[in-house]
Amino acid sequence: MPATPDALDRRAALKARHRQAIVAAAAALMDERGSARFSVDELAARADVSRRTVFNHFATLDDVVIAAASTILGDVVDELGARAGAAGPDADVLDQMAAATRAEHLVPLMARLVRMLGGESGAGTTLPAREAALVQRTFALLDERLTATMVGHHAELDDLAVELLVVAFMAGALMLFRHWYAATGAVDDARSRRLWDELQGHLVDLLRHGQGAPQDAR
Amino acid sequence: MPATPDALDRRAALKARHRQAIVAAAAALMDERGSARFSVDELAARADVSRRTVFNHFATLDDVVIAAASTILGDVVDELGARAGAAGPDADVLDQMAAATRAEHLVPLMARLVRMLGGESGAGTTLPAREAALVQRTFALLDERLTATMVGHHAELDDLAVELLVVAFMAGALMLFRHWYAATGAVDDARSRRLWDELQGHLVDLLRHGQGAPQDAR
DNA sequence: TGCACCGAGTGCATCGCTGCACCTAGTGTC
DNA sequence: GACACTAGGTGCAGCGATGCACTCGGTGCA
Repeated sequence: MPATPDALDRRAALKARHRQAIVAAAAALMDERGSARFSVDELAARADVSRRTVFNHFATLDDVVIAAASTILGDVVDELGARAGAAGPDADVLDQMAAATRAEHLVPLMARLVRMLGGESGAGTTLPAREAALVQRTFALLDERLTATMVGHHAELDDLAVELLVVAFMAGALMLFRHWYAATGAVDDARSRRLWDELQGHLVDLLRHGQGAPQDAR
Repeated sequence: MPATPDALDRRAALKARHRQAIVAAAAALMDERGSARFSVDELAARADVSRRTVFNHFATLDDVVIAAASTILGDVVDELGARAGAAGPDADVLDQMAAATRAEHLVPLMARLVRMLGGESGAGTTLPAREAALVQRTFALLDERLTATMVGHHAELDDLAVELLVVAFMAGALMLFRHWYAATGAVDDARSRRLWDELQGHLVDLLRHGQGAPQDAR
């Protein structure tokens, strides 16, 4: 949610302010509770709006939670994207994305997301259905955001092939997240990092072939 | 303007908050300018509301100025009233009112009112018509407030004669203010204080007769 | 004196928020 | 299994604020 621009009239500014307050209140409650378990009434009271107003801005309470989680982790995602772009537009796109999504960068992010939404994580722990769905949806949103950032880095190339590559990579990353999450419970340790790098290596290899390099001997 | 009670619903609270903000903004501008000369646009900007909203709460800009001046001086007036009531309900009502409105108490108040609304005061200075009218209307409002306070002190007596006495006294004080103001320009000095006490003495004498005491020889 | 400009004040439509009654699904208890 | 309760979510009417076009009176200037 961008800061309110001066150009907004007072009505639009009020609307933006209230939406911002709702998201911030959700983030605060999630931080305090270590989970996404709070009521609409608690959220409205914390945001200092009526409960009806919450639903004027968001379709469901889960939508608020996802917006809050995205806001909290959005900066981290943007940082990843910025780092990936630092090599300049001439760098190999696939190498950039591979570097940006290595375990050392992405595993802490994914672990934090799961902790934020569902409390403690662990290989043996399975989140309740609602929390698991929240994690998936939020990761998908962050993935989309990173995709947009990566595509933006190469916009000057105006190359459809590059955009397709980025979108395909991020879609693959999203699918791998589900797999990795099921296998590790989103705990952040050496084993889970090794698994992520292995999975991500598969993705990179697959897309490398599609980028014009000669097909490796199996 | 009382603080917003918790019992108000959110709409009523918003309304009260905006009205309060408008009055506070006017008071701030009057304090900075040393006069009541600012525009509706300036007031609205300072109060952080739209200019239409100012007119939703007040009929005219002058009404806002009067509300602000009343708020600023209202505490002083309440203090006068409280002091008058400190002698207890058995004290002579007329003596109380006379004590409360002696020059040492009232002349600083009246001088401050004129300064606030019209800038510097002096015997030779005449305020522009608008500012003069503002002073009259604000004094009338404060006079009414002091009247209510004085009547309240003797409410336990439930005596119509007491209430009539208070109302008559305050109406007399209002009329005397006009006279005193015209003669002194609301400057606060020994001469203006002497004149006020003289005028007030006449009022006290007049009402003393009406209180059952034998008529003094002229 | 006529004209242009400015600012107070107004009417009206629209927006965003709010209050409230209601529905529905899930949960717990007997 | 029936019932009561709770919380998420909804529709609708009303309130307060706002945007905007407008009128009118006051002021300054030629």
